[in-house]
Amino acid sequence: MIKISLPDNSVMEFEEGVTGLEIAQAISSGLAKEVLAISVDDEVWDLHRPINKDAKIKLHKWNDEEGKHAFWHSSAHLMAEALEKLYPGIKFGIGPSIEYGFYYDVDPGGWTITDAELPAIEKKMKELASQKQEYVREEVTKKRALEYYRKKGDEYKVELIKELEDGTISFYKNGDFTDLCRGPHLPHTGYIKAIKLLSVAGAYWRGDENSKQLTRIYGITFPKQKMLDEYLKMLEEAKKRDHRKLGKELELFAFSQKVGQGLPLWLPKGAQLRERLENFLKKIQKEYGYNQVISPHIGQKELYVTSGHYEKYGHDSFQPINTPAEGEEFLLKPMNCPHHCEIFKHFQFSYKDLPVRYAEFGTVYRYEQSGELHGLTRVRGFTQDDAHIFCRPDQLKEEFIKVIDIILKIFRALQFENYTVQVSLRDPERKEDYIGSDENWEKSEKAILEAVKEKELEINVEYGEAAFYGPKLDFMVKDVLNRKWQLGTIQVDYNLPERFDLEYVGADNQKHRPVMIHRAPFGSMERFVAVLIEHTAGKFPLWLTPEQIVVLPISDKFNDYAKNVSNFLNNYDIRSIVDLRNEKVGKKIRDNELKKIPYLLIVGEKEVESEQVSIRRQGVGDKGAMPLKEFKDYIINEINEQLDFINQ
RNA sequence: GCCGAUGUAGCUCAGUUGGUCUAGAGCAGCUGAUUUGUAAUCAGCAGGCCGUGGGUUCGAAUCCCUCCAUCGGCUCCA
Repeated sequence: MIKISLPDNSVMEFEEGVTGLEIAQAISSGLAKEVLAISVDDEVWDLHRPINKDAKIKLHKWNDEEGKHAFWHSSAHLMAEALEKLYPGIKFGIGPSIEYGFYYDVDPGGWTITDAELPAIEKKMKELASQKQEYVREEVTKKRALEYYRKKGDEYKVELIKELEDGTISFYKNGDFTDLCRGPHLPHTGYIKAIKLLSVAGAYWRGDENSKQLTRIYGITFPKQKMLDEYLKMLEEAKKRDHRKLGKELELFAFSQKVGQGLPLWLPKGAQLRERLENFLKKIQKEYGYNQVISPHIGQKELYVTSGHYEKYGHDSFQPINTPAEGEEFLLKPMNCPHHCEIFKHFQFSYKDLPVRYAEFGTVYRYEQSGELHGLTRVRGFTQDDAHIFCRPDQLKEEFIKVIDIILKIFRALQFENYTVQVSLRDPERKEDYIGSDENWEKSEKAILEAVKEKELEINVEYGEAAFYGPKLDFMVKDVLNRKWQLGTIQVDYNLPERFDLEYVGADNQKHRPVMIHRAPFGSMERFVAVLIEHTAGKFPLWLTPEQIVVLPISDKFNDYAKNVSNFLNNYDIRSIVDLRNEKVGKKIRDNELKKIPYLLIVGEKEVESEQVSIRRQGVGDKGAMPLKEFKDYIINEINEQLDFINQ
């Protein structure tokens, strides 16, 4: 007999060789129906795998990550089996589960798999799923594993196996399909009831641009059809909040083929929104002792040679602008730091003057690869809410923390709750990709980690995500389709001060090198607005939204009163417009609801006589009538409450 | 940049196997009627080189190729 300890610390006794499924069955038959995988001493196992010694276990259902992982990973194998049946000779790369669903990278050989083929693959999968094929685990030697895939002619699996250690290799078989796999898997394919293949994409083998590009098929599965229906519906709903769609509908921004790819045009309402955000940040920065500066949109090539950016990015960027003068070359500014360094150099600073903080809404241009452009989140011309802080080494931590405070303040003000904080460090294996001494890198990384610790931020550490001149603290936010975007960023930099030979005079009357912090709380105005649109579904907070109020006269007899109402409000800096169209009020309500204007004021005979307005809150409905003067106070009060919250 | 898909009025979309397609609809726009009470009043008008360039064909929005743009990924992101 062996002892099995459960998460609640109770212990059950079983015969040696008991399986997870049998344990679940012993607890309750309901549990046995729901369980998908089992953790045995913190390793996730199949439910069929015999347990031969005392162990601590945890049973995983759908709601556990481990349960979903087993489910989706098994689904990837099921898809592979279907693919092998439909496309004989197809070769397989890797096929993992992901946050939502799974994919498999395949080399279809002579076949081309497109979206049009997905329904047929799905159908095959359903057919195989209903056969309740067992997922059978088999431990194999490296030699046998290599033999199997060499014979099969699958060079991708051979490559993977070569890197594995003998004695740790297992195969899983479902139906006629055998895969190199660590597991765990479901007991059989019958668990998979609802299947949807979502898309086909290209993906480089092992993520290397120079390797062959495989075909990646994304899919998702569920134990119940209803769950799939709900998921697909959720996806549809999310697409309605896509900033590209709403940006067009709400007339915030546009693109023009003639102007150029990735070069956004801010329409009046979008420009207004952005300006308000900029002013909001400017005010905060003023409080934190920043000075606004302005630098030109181009700079001599030499400037970027000095900074090191030219060497790193010059080749793949917008190419130098030539002038009538022989040999003279300018670059469109791809970042603001070198300019700010030159501003710093203009002065002679003493240690008493530091920190010096230069802020600029600086528009920069980067030649992003065409396939990477994406709405406002990835563009070729964008405005960073940039600033550079030049400080003494002993001020670094304090300054860094102050920047974290600004970012957190902004996120809180705009109610960004679902962000993650990422410490982006060098790839320790590829130090040659970065400039600067190891010593400086270590100092920078230490500064960030200390600041983060002091602020008690929960962080993820990502290696290889640093900028080439220094490590970063990045604030990541997801869009409606769960894609991660970097918004706020803070970077410690010992390198540029050296390259630009920046100095201040210390208390010892000697020259010293300042440390530089690069930071952008929004990241870029474009990306921030994009994510803001998706988070709010276009319903911006009252203080921020371009149009706060629309006045709807019931017929043109009341147009003058409506105009008076609007003018009255505008005199108090409340942003209102009037809908004077010759339409029924129902129509005006509908159209303005869709424009997501927060307050709709309906005025007719009653309101004219009593100097009132009837209030309708967007998305909520009729709120009754109120004297105009009272409404004015009501709105001002609501806006002030929001601003007070922000300024706390 | 790479793989796959898509591209028809300002917007959302029809357009069957190439043949009254001289390309349609709804919304938006304009004109007129209507004077309206909480999510679409009616009628009329106007609006398109069917992304671009080339080809196949008696005939192309429809088939083929080039380029451009967009979408989903990959790679990249100072």
